[in-house]
Parts: sequence; structure tokens; C-alpha cells
Amino acid sequence: MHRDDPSDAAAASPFQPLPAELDFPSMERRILDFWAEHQTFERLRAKNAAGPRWSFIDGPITANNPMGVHHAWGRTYKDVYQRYRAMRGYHQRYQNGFDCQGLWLEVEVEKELGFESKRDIEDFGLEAFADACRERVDTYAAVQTAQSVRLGQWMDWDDSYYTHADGNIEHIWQFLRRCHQRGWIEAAQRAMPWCARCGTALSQHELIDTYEEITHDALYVRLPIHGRPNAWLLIWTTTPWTLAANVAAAVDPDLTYAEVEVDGQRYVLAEATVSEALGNDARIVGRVQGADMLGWTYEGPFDHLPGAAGVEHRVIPWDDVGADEGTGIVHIAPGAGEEDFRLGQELGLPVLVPIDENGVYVDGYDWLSGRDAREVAADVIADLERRGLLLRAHRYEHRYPHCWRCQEELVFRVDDEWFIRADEIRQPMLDAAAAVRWTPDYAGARMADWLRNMGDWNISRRRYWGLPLPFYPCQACGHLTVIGSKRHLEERAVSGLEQLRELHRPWIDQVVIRCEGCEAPVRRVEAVGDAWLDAGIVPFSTLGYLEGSQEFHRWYPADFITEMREQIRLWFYSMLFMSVTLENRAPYRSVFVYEKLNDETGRAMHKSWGNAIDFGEAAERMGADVMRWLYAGQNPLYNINFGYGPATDVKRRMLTLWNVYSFFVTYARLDGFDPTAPRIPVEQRADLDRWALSRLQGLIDTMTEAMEESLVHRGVRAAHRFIEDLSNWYVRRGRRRYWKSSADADKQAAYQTLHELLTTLVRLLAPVMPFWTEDIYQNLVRGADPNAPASVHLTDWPTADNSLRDEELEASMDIARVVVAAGHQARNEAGLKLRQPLRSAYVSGIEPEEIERLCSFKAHICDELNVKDMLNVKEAGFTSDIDFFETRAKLNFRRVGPRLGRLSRLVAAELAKNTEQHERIWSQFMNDREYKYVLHLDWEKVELEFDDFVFEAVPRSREYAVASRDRVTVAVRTEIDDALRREGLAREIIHATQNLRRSAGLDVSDRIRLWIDGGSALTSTLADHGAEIIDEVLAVSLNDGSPPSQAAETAPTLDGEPVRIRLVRA
RNA sequence: GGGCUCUUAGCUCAGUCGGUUAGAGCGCGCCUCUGAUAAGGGCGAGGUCCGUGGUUCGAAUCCACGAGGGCCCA
Repeated sequence: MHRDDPSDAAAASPFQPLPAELDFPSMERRILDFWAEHQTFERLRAKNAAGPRWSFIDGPITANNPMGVHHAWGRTYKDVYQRYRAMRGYHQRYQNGFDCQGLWLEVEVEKELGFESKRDIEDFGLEAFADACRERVDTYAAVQTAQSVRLGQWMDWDDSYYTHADGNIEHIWQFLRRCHQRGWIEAAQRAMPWCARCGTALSQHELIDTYEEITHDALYVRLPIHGRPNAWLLIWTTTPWTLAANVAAAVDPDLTYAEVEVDGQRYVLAEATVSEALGNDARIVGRVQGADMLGWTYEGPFDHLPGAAGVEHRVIPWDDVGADEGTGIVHIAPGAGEEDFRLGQELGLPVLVPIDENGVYVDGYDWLSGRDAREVAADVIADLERRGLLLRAHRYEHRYPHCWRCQEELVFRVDDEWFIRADEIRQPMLDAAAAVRWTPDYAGARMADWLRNMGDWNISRRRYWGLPLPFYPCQACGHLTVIGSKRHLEERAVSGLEQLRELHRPWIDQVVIRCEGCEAPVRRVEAVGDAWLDAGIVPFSTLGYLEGSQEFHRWYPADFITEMREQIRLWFYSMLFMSVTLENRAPYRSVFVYEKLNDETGRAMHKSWGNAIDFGEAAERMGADVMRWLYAGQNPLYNINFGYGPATDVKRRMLTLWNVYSFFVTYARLDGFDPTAPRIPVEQRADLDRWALSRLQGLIDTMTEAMEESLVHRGVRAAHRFIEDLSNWYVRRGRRRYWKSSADADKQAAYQTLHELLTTLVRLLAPVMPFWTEDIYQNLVRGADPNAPASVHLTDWPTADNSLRDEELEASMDIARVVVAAGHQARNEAGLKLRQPLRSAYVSGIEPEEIERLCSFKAHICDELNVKDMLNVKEAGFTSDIDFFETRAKLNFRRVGPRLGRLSRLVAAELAKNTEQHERIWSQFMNDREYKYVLHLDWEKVELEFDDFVFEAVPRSREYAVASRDRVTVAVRTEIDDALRREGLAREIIHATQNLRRSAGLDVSDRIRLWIDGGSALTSTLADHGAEIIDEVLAVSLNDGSPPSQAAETAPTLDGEPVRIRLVRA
């Protein structure tokens, strides 16, 4: 340590000292204030206003609850890429979006108001309900905005779009009108998965992931076969309520059915199911093929009720009947089952729909009427039993779908629904999707698969707070009028316009229009639209498409969008559908898809499982930058495991950078380093500097490429490696350059280089870690140069300077580090403490040119390994008889393989047999590179040249500690003579004294008076190394007079010598 | 039943153009270094690269089949 009195320099330094600890949350709050105060975001937008455009569309977040940490993942991607584009000068929209209507909202508002059914909503009043929905949107849009700001996301928050806005609705109307003009809109009866609580059908994409294991009552029911006394069809069902809708019984024509007699009654069922259904005692008295049963008729289970009367129940064929469970005879209720309905359509079966939209039996079903279908199982069982139709009932566990919003069990129900026919647009959508760049690319395949399989789009929901479908079917002429805009509505309206507050129920329902077919007055259908219409229209509605705005053509299609993978079949799909319909092309050029967020053990997060992490709490505990780094570093192919454990990991890595930063600031202050001083030309700087700057250029390229390809995690990983190198090699190797007392050019070069490395690094990391990089930038750049851009986010993205690239230097440094690692290993294995200097280290196994280049790092290697000299084997005069390693020759398969083919194995084996020759082969090549080694096999000879070999050294130690890694072998001479021993002792003393200084609470730059006593070894050590010790520990005197009684003291045993060290501040 | 995808150390994951000794981080144990360091370095334990077959001089890597997980469709 050599330090001059630093106090004046530090006081004048432009760099502020660092706090003791890196505290992300408090630093981030400070930076948020800073940005607000300086209007940094506004200045960024102004700066780029004339730049090229980069168009991004924000997928709307449902403004329904506070945002979760999974939203924060996606928002981090959005912010990272927008910030990167901003640093490259792109003009952007920065428009955030909220999803504001649909079933999501309604269900939450219902919960809030304590409602249990649609009737509660009707009683409450649609107007009041709409107001409540609106209010919830306002509340949570504000909450989510504040949270996003906290995350560091930069958006034009005052310009957010809302999908419940009239403008958004009008654009959807326009889309629907275009669909209608092409003949794609139709109302049709379909069996739909139905939520009785929500009172509406669900579409196919809402059914996914909703199956849960559940126990139901399963029934064996016997039904009398017409014309065959005492003969019964035995059917099995797990949904007793659907028996009232039975119209047929399906059998597999290829299956063999058994007639079984029990208690004088004959049952027909599939032979394979007999013992399961009737027990092992059942006696088979006859057999019949399924095909022969077709045309039988039977009496239905509820034929006596008016609602089910008058239906002829037949036995019908169906290939999908299985004998795995049940009886091989399937109860068919086309009005209450999806497959049943399809089968019924094919065969022209009647459709009985016994329940209304709330799941309640309609009139005509006697005691069932008015009762909830989900609650009648026990009574149906009792009723059947009383009427002698029940054979037995049992509990049955199976997977059954639930409503994804309210968790109620779903039923299937036939109803009139509105659809957009998909067949005509399928191919154009496939074509449009094929032109999109999907990242990762499997997402494109997924979309194509979805499109090939998509059914007609069910767009109607029997709800309230949603897009009002602009469908006006005319009772008089049958024409369907589809309104395409508010103006269109005004043109056709005959009444109700005056009360039209907004395009929502109940107001819109009051507007009556003239039919476009016959001018008769027509009312709107009551249904509202699928919420994916709301989100899908956003590329148009937010750009004034309907008004023919210029903005639309400037920003459409989007350059980039990103959301979770599930959005392929949701938002990406609905946008694509609408955009292909309106403009015949995809609304986005590239799409980035990421996976799911789980807790840190890999389990899904659920509030009820107690493993969900609140965003606000996470931001305050780990910090937004740490979260962002964690998200950005994730490989998007895999689910992310998010939690405080992984965050601690990230923070530890950040600490590495913090240490480098802190090191720089500490010494730059002491030395009064001025970053605005003239730069020392790079070619005049130390190899270490040139190496680090070269590495930096590589990092710039890697980061840039990662950002351009939307694979930021690659950049994050490269940055991580760079930070490791910066700390564990550049600073570790270079730290003495900052300590020396003279202010020479090398010291200046060291400061300049580290300053450049840090300030460039923070620009590269600014998109990922906007807060901390700003903090560092303000201190390292703005503090010293008021003319620099006011924020790191107002600087330009770094570009690599190829003149600073030196790949040879990087390669050599890599080898030097391998040599150091091998040397450490050798010393360690021999039990030689690093503090003990040794005479020499020998390096072998690498090419002569590499050795040569390595010699320029000799000082680093010697210092790291604490040896006096590093020699390569050749210059040390060793030849083939050296005794600490031997050379092995192996085949270079990469070269030899293609040439020799099958023979290469034999050659390799032959070579391995004669290891004693390897040394000779090596020296032949060393003497003459053109030498050809000829290997004689039994039947032919093979000629091998230098490049056909790989040479490596194998340790064979004696007086040397030897270790090999990669192809490098390092041997350290283990002999310790007296001079080395004294030097080792001196270093022990320095180390002990430094520890004593620290424990005595001295400052790094304090001077001391020092006293050391001990035996004769110590005396001779002080004679040889006293000056060095004085120098290192900043002593002004050694053993001068007697120490005061308050002197700090330590008395260790060093290298077997008892030593006493005392010191006081000078 | 069909499609997409994944499977590498106890955990989380790298592994480029196929090249013969498969790596990192975390965790664990031992050692070590340290006046930037809640750090760093070394060693150790820990691998059927999911399995089988094929292509190839050579397979974690390419192909086929199979198993298991995830997702999607039916």
C-alpha cells in the first residue's frame, strides 16, 4: 500500500462515496423521484420524435386486480425492448392497454357485491351494475399503473387504451359487419359447455385447463325394451340430471352383447361389462350382436313427464361406444351433451333441452321443474328407485370440467349461439401467420396447428358488461342487420338514441333500428361478445382505423409484440383473425412468446396454496432491478421458477458488480481521478486494459445481437460472464496499479479503462436494470461532466469499436488463466500455501507461439502463483528426458477421421500401445514441422503429419507439484530455500499486520508506527524485507523506541516462529 | 387418437458445425486467498447425457421407435 494523504483529493472528487450497502428498493425510489423531477421519459420521447418508428402493441392487462409477479415478467420484456429501441433512437408509441369488460370483470364485481347469480344482477339493475364494473376498472387500472411505474416500466400512462371505450366497440362492430358482408355470421344451435352460475356458454378456449378430479353419483338404470316382456336395456350414466333429456341408447354394432338373467329379469349389456355391472353370479343366457339391436325401441326414463313425452326412444349405432366402463350401452341426450348433440344431428334425433340458462329445469318436468340440475342427483335416484328403474347407484370419481372463472361444475346445454364461420378465413390466416417471425419458432408451429383445427368462433355470451353484439335479426323479413359504427346506428335508429349514454347495456338495448331488409323496427339481440374480440381489435382501434387516420398506416402492422404462450390461441389468434379479415395480413411482424411463472420449487403459484408472491411485496423486498434481471435472464423456452431464493442469487451477482464499482469510486476519490482528462491512447495502455476493452467490444456485439433477436437472456448471461471477468481478473490483477503512489501514465490508463468499462456496461444494462444503471451513471458520468446526457437512458446504445478488438490477446489471456488455474491446483495438491513464494513454475503442452505470447503475461502469472519465474519447458533447457511430465500423442480425430475412416480407430489403438514413442514423435516435430510419422499396420502404412496429432502433457511429478487442465501442464518447483522462507515469513507478517490494522479500526490510508519482535528467523527476515513490510502496511517507523501501552497487539505463530506485532496510529 | 416441446450432477440449467476426458451456478465437505469483496480460488463427493435401435471412422448432439413430463388439439 502506498498512499499519499488523500483528504484533499477526495473532497474535490466528482464521485460521491458509496453507501455501505447496496439497497435496491430505497435506491429505486430515489431514482423514480429523479426521473419524475427531471422529466426524463418526456425528454427521451422528445429526443426520438423524429427518429425511425418502432411499433409495439401492448397486450391489454385485465384491469381487475392488482398485477401479479407473472405480469411483471411480461412487462419486463416489454420495457426492456422498448428501452433498447429508444437508445437506438426509435420513435415509439408507448401505449399501455387495459382489458376492461367481459366475464372476468363481471365475476369479480359480482363477488365484490356478494351476488350469486344473474338474477342478483338483474335485481340490482343493469345500469348500476355497469357503473360498478366501470368503477372497478378505474380502480385497478390506477393500481396497475402505479405498480408498473414501480417496476420501472416507461409508458405514456395518460394515453392508455381501454377496451370498454366506445371507440373500441365501434371498431369491433365494423369488423363484425365486414364478417357479415362475407356471410360469416350465423346463429346456430350447438351443445356448449355451460356455466349455470354465470348463465352463459363457454367457448373452446375457455375450457382448457379446467378439468378437475371429482366424485359424482353414477347410476345403472334399466329401461324396458318394447315388445320383450321382462327384458331391459341396462345403461350407465354419471350425470343423472340428463336422463330427462334421453332420446336414444347407443350401441357399438361390432360389439357382442349378453342377455343376463337375474331374479327372473333379463338384462342386455355388453358381454365384457357383465361382471362389473351385475357381479360374478350373473348368468348369461344368450348373446346378441350390437348390429342386431339397432332399431329396438324402449321406454325412456321420464316418458311420463310432458316435457319428455312423445319421443320414440331407439337403439342407435355409434362407433365410439366403449366397453371400458358402464354397460356398452350409452345414454344419449342431444340436448345435454356435446357428443350426443353431434350424433343427434347426424341421425336426426330430437333435441330435448330440459334446463334453462341458469341450469334450472323448465316447465313440463313435473317435480323437477324449477329445480337446479346440479342438485337433483339424489332425488332422481330416489325417484327411479321408486319406479323400479334403478338397478344400483355408486360413487364414481372422474375428471370433470369446471368454470374457469367461478369454479362451478359445468353442464352441457344446447342453445342458440352466434358464430363467426372460420372455414373461409383459415387459409388466409395460415398464410399471414407464416409471414410472422415467431420466437421461439415453435410458437409459429403452434399457431398453425391451432388454425388448422379451429372451429367456428363462438362470439356470444349471455352476459351484461361486455361488447354489445350489433346484431338486429328481423322477425318480419328474416334479414340480419349488423351495425358497423355509431354513425351507422344513428342513421338507422328510430328510437332510444336520446338515452344512449355509452355503447353498453342497458342503454344500447333501448335503441330500436329499422331493418336494412324491410325497414321494420328491430331490436338488438341481448348477447354480449367474447372478450377476445375486445383485445383483438386493438391494432385498429388504437390507431383510428375507422376514421381513416394517417396514424394507422404509420404504425400498422406492429414490429413486435410479446405475451405468454397461452396467448397464441387467445390474443394472438383474435388479432390475427380480425386483421386478416380487415387488411388481409398479420397485425404483427414478430412475436415473442414466453412460458409460465411458477414458484421457486417449480409449483404453480396459487393464492390458496400460500405460495403466491405479491408484486408490491416482491418489489420492496428484492427490488425491481433484481426482479427484472431474474426475468430477463430466463430462457423463455422454460417456465421460470420465481421467488426470493433465486432473487438472492441474482443479488449476489449484482454484488460482484457493486464491488468493482465500489473499488473504483474508493480509489478514484483518493487519487482525485478526473474522467474528463485527455485520454491515453489505448495502444499505450497495459495488456490488461486492452484485454478488458476487447472483451467489452465482444459484449457489445453479443448484447446488441441478443436485443435484436429478442433473446435478451443471452445478453444477460454474457453480461454476467463479463462482470465475473471484470471482478475476478481485471480488477484482481490490476488492483496494485491503483495503489501505487506516483500518478503515472499507467495509473491514469487504469482509471480511464475501468471508468470506460463501467460506464459502457451501465449503458448496455440500462434496458434491463434501469434504476441501478441510472444511479451509477449519475455518479460516474454526470457527476464529472455536466455536458453529458442527463440520464443513462438518454445516451445512445454503445456500438462496438472493432479497432479495440484483439482476439489474439483474448485467446492468450484465456491460456494465461488456464495456466494460473493449473498452477493453483498444483500448489494446492502439494499443500503449498499460496503465501509462500516458490522459485519457479514450468509450463508445457501448448504451442510454441502460444508460449511466446504467454510470456507477455509472465508477471501476472508469477504474481498469481507466487513464484519467482515462469519458464516454458524449452527455454528451461528440458528435453525429452524431463522428469515431471511426459508428452502424449493422440490422434486428432477431426482431421484424421474423415481421411482414414474405419482405419482411424486402429491407428489410435496402435498409437496408444506405444506410448514410449510419443516423446520421440513430439521432438521430431519440434525439430521439423514437415516431418511425417509413418505407422506400419499389418497390411498397410499410414502417414501422419503434425496436425494429425494432438499433444498433451501427462504429469509425472517428483520434485515438482504438477497439474494439467485443458492441454496445459504446469509444474511448480516445491523446494523452499532459506531466502524463500524469509520472504514467506515477511508476507505472513504483512498479512497479520494488515489484519491487526483492520481490527484496530484504522482507515485504509492511516499511517502507523510498528513494532515487531521474535526469534532469529524474524530478525533476518526484517533485515531482508523490512523496507517492504514498512511500505506495505503504511508504517512510518519500525521498532523505533518502545510502544505505548495502548498499542494494538497480536502474537501469532508464523511459519513456526512466535511473533509479536504491535502498532499505533502515527 | 393427433400435434408441439422437453428429459444432461442433489437442485437450476449451459453444451456452437457430430470430434473421442460432458461443463457452470447453487448446495455439501475439506483447503486456501483477501485493506474493493456477505466475495474469490483449489480439491472432493455427485452423470446409464431417459431407454432401445440405426446412420457414421466417431453420437449428449442426427434419424427411427419407445418411456416419462409439460402444453395444445380432438
